Amino acid sequence: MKARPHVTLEDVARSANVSLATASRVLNGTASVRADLRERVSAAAAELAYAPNAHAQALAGGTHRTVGVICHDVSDPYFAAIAGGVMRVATDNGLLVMLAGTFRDPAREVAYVSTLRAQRAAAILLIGSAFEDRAWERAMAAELEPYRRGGGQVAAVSRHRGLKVDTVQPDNKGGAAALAKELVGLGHKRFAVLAGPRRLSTVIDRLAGFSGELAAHGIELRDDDVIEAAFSRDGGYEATKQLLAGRKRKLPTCLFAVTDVMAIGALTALREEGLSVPGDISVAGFDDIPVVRDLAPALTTVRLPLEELGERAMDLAINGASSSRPRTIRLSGEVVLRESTGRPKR
Amino acid sequence: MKARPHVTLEDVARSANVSLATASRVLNGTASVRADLRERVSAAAAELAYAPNAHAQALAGGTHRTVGVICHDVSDPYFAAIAGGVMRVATDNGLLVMLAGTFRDPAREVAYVSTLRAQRAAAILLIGSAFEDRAWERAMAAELEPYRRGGGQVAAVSRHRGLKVDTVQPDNKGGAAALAKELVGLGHKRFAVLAGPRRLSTVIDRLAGFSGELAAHGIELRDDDVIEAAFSRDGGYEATKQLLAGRKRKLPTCLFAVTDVMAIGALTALREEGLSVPGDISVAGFDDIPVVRDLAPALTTVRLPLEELGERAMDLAINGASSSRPRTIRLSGEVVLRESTGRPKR
DNA sequence: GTGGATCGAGAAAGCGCTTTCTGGCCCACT
DNA sequence: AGTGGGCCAGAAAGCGCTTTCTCGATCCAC
Repeated sequence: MKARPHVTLEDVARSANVSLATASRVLNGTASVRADLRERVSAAAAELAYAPNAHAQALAGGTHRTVGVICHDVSDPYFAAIAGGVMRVATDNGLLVMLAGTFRDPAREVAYVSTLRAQRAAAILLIGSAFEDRAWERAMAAELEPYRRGGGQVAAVSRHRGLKVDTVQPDNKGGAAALAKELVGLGHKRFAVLAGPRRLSTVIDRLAGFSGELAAHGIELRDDDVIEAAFSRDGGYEATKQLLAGRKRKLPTCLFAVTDVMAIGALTALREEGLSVPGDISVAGFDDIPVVRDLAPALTTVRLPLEELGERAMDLAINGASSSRPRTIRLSGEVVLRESTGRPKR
Repeated sequence: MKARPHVTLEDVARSANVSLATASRVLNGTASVRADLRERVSAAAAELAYAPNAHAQALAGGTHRTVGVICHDVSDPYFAAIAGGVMRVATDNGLLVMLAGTFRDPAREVAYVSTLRAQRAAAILLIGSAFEDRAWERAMAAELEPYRRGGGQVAAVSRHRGLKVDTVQPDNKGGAAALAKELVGLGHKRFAVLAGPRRLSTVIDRLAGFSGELAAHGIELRDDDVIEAAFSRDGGYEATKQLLAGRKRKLPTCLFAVTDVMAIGALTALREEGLSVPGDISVAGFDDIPVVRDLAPALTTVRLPLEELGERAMDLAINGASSSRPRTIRLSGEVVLRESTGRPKR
């Protein structure tokens, strides 16, 4: 099939026997046009299956109806839920969403911002915790700053410390602390933590909140109680296997995975090793992604209003930066005790 | 912050004291340019943090590096997995992905295609089964046909019968049949099916495959053995509750949910009602979304190569339509027997 | 030393649209 | 009847870029 040139507004105008300007006015309802002309133009447009060239529209100073969303991994339920919220708000506002997955590659993240900038996206949303990395921060800021100077909106979910952008911030530290408190309240004294990469601010915060609260109760979380693993189901699985292999003896009574996704892997590893949850060991996660309530045992976790995180971020971006000071919306989590945690038997 | 006009190529050219043409050539590496000029241009571009206007580039006949992906719901693990595959291939080819969620609204689906057409997207991918609906088909075709005539690529995952587009088709019917066979082999004779909306071709196919195989074994699936519910976790949950309420007496020995997501809801409902799986009743799903192997009991299902579905679809779109006849790639599923199914005890 | 070939930089023509700006027409008012 | 003011259609000027096309400069061969 030969690629025939697109139908242009000029084609429509000619076919309707009016000027370009008139055709444009009719199609956009910009100004009043005599009824019969309007009729002719509409008919011609329909007849030719005319679709305006969005690039040309954008160029001509028209609207920029697309927003970019950058997250680490689309197929991670955590991001998927947030993206769902973003999309709802975007759709309600007639915006198109470009979703990009960086697969946790900082360079790719920066590259995407660059592309979005080229697209003159109305807004850029950064979802997921930042890399605590000076070089990354600089590169990112170098892209973002001119973008914003050119009128672009930027908003983030989760702390992007170096970047001074509007942010929706789940209370990772507080949530983790509250969880720790509950767990201690159940009687647990020996903990292990499945952590993600320490470069991620989310990990740092949750870890800090958890160990801080533990410390407040006189429980020390030692370095080798914290296992660093990939931020994924498999990461949780492997780390748990490793934990069990390491010390069959003095197992902790409670395992905290900084992420539900990791907790899911942990649960499976535990089951494979013949340990019952919460009988032999309690397990808790963080995020409350949709599926964890359907696990058996249902997972204790900290509920984050995931969709809302996305919605609010999109809101921030739409209601552009009023002041020069970046705004921050804090959303707190809520501990949800389910069946995966209980009183320690040991 | 006042929106200052963007830095344009002209700014760069002026700052480097060369012509627009030269600046363009340097930045694109289109033609050879004297070393010192090239140097000056690069420096100026960096200095000004120049980002080319992608719209202008596209307009000027440059490349269209964005592809549109339309699915029902981003936060559904099934789509998320497929989207993951799409993104990988897209990224490898330097393409930007615009992901749109229609929330199962046919009108919105058509609207998105229209927008994508306006964006002159290089390709449009339709993920998820079509609505078996003449009106929808016509509206969709009316958008797609001119798009393709203008050189756009279209590919679909799952059957879009009315649309004659390149398709990656999971073998829903065969997979369901194979599953039925295994289930019958285990000794089951009384089945119930949790189906999604019958307007969706996927539902129809899976149902047909399942009941067909059952029939081949002399087992009849009656109309009231099939419960139609929403295509979601909650749909599966509600339908199961309803099933249990309806006939505490003559429960089926095996429950087949046409979707893993629905099966997850079913599992929870069953657990809440105090029924053990597979002790009291066996449960099987379809898709093998990542999480189901981590359930307890792990879910028996039909494994679809989800990521590959996305990858192949993207491949089809990239390697444009060679012939006029739409191509179809069939990918078969594979029954994965896990702990959620066993021999019937009744 | 000169003609022809070669190379590379600049001028300019669009790409398809929106949006002034212009100017014709008709109506209302003095 | 004459004139000012509305209205509305058409002409034209960009939006920022790519890409001929043009042409001056350089270089080599004869």
